This record gives sequence, structure tokens and C-alpha cells, in this order.
Amino acid sequence: MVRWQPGARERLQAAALERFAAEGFDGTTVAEIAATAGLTERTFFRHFADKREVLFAGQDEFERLFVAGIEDAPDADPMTVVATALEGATAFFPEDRRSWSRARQGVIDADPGLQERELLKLSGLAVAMTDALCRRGADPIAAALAAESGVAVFKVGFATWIAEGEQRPLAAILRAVLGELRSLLAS
Amino acid sequence: MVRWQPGARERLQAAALERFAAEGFDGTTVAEIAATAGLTERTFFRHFADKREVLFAGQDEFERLFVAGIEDAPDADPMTVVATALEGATAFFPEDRRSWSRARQGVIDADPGLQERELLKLSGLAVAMTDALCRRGADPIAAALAAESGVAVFKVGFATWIAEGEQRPLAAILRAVLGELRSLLAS
DNA sequence: ACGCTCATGTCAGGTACTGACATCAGCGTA
DNA sequence: TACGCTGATGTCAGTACCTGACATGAGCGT
Repeated sequence: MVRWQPGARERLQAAALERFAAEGFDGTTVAEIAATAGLTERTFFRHFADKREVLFAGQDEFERLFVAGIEDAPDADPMTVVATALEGATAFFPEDRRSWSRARQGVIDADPGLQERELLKLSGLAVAMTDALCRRGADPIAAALAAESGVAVFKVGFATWIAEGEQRPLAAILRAVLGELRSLLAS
Repeated sequence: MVRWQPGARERLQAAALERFAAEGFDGTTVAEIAATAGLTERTFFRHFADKREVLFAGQDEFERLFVAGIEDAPDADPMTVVATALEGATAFFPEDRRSWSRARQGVIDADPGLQERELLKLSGLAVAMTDALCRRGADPIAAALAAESGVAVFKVGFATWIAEGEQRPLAAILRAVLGELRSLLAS
């Protein structure tokens, strides 16, 4: 007889998303999530730094993918490098994740606290990209602007991707949004 | 003999910034801040929705200034309109606020929780700008990108403004940063 | 003198989060 | 087999954030 079942972390994540979607983020206590996963509150906090973080595990991997995309891109100006990395990062969001992403985003959009956390993650992404660009020799201001622009394109593109009725894959959307941004700033 | 001194809100804000700078955000309790201001914890929460918010009161006014700048701008493409609004919003940060802004930013940069809140405020700013641009008839995607770009320029410019040794006024810096962004995306 | 308003105080309570210590299955090793 | 180590989990106590309900009392109009 095992004392504890494996996959505690994943069970907690699944339980949290389910409960948040049903009762709302504020309407769900950590103790409830843990109980749903067959664990205790204390164990939840051993797996996740705080209640919000349970929805954002895996972001590190996404960030690493993005940074790797920058490091591996062929020599070019910062914005083109970012565009290349943007392309590569879409591998993190294959088609079969679209409806799951929609559900998760719905939960986040319903709570300012979760939005804060998402913005912090995206900001961390921009910082990591900026650093990676600087390591390639880019000017710091140019690197920061390119990274922030890349994140802005991703935000707008991702929102479009999970919008009702949207059919295009994320990569195609990101290309279109980036094109729009370029023409916007050409004036 | 008065039962309570006026300016409770301002006293709380001053006490909070002082304590945060000295003991750190986490190392300061709301009860301490309130006591420093000669009030109780409960009163603190009547003035500010949560502990973080005490550092961000006044952001609404800044946002209104920004939106007004967009509404009053002469007819032009979205990015030019945003550039005009950016110009006008610098009135919120006159020279004599620079060192105060530096101190406040130092406190924020030292705590992830405060960074989250700052990002949420900036995101709210971008949303308000997007809406204002849409009301002027801009395309939603173009409006969102212009607003996000404007906020990115402001972030980078503001960080430069409060950097050690920087002399230029904010407006001049923002013009330069925007120029840099334009040339970055021209390729 | 009366009552209204409104900022504040007081108190009880819920929830997030943390530190310290206990438990116990699995596993290697003597 | 017996022993002890490891590591995930449980238990418990405690702090701080935040909220709802109710009390207080100065200022003000009537």
C-alpha cells in the first residue's frame, strides 16, 4: 500500500483549474483544491509558492524556449531576431492546446490578481529576451524595445488565437500581427 | 479638540513609503504603517484596497491625463496620436518629482508583489488607451499595438529618466526612445 | 438641543502562507 | 533480516492580510 500517489503536482493543477472555473478564484480556497487532489493545504504550498502560481507552472519552460530562439537565430537586427524567436515559441502552443488555453485564460481574465501574475511572467519574459539580445551585442535600449514589442505582439496574437471562431494557427497570426505593428510604426 | 487630523490618506502614503524604504515591503506590517500615521489598521484598509495600493494612488489621474491626450490629439494615425499623448502625459512628472520617483521606484523594484501591481496599472493604461483610440475609429488590433507600444516607450523612457546621472527631461527622453523604436521596426 | 453625516475605532473572523516537527513507504546496505 | 537514510506528506501553531458588523464622537445644519 503506497502512502502517497505520484503526480501530486499535476493533480493539484488540474483540481485548481477545475475549481477556479467553477467557483472563481476568490471563491476557491487552497484547502479545497488540496482536498480535491487528495492532499492537504500544506502540501499545496510545497509545490507552489502561492495560490496563483498553480496556474503558471510551465512558464519557465516557455521562457527558455523563447530565449533559445533568440540565441539560435541567425545574425540580424534585434527586431528580426525577436520575430524569429516568436516563430519558434509557437511550438509551445500546438493546436490541441487551444481549447485548454482558452479555459485557462478565461479564469485569468476573471481575476485581477491572476492578471497581475500573468503580467509579471510576461515582464520576466521581456527581461530575459532583453538580456539574451544584449548578450548578442544589441544596444540595451534597442534590445528592451524589441523585447517589449515582441511580447506585445505575442499578447495581441495570443488573444486573437484563443478568440471564438479563430481558425489560423498561432504562428500565422503572430506573423500578421507583427506585420501590422511594422506598418503602424512606418509612418 | 479634533477627533481626527485631516490628511489621513497622505499621512498613510508618506508613512508607507518611508517604512518600505527602511524595512522593505515584506518587513513592514500594515499595522505599523497605520501606527506611524497615528491611525489603525482598519482605517488603512478604508483608504486603500490593499497593502500594495498605497504606493499607486494617483495612477488614475495619470491615466486620465493620458486618455485626454489621445482624445484631444489632432487627427492622425494611431501611433502618432499615441506619441502626442505621451508628450502630454509628461506633465505628470515635472523635474521636482524625479528624486521622489526614484525613491518610489527603488521600493517597487525590490519587491515582486509591487512589480505585479505596477504592471497591472500599466496594463490598465494600455487598455484605456486602446479604448480611446477605438472610440476615435482606429482598428482594434492597430489600437492595441499602438497603445502597447506607447506603454513600452514610456516604461523604457521612465526608467532612463530616473537613472543615475540622467539630465534630460522626460519629454525629450520619450521622443528619443520613440524614434529608436521607429527605426528598430523600419527594417 | 436635536439629529444627521462621516471618518474613525473596536472586535471577531476567515484565508493565505510559514516554520517546526512528526510520520512512514521505499530503498540501499550491513 | 534489521537498520538507517531519504523524501514526500501530514499535523499544528502562529502571523499577517483583509473584511463585515457595529460603536463612537466631532462638526454641522436646523
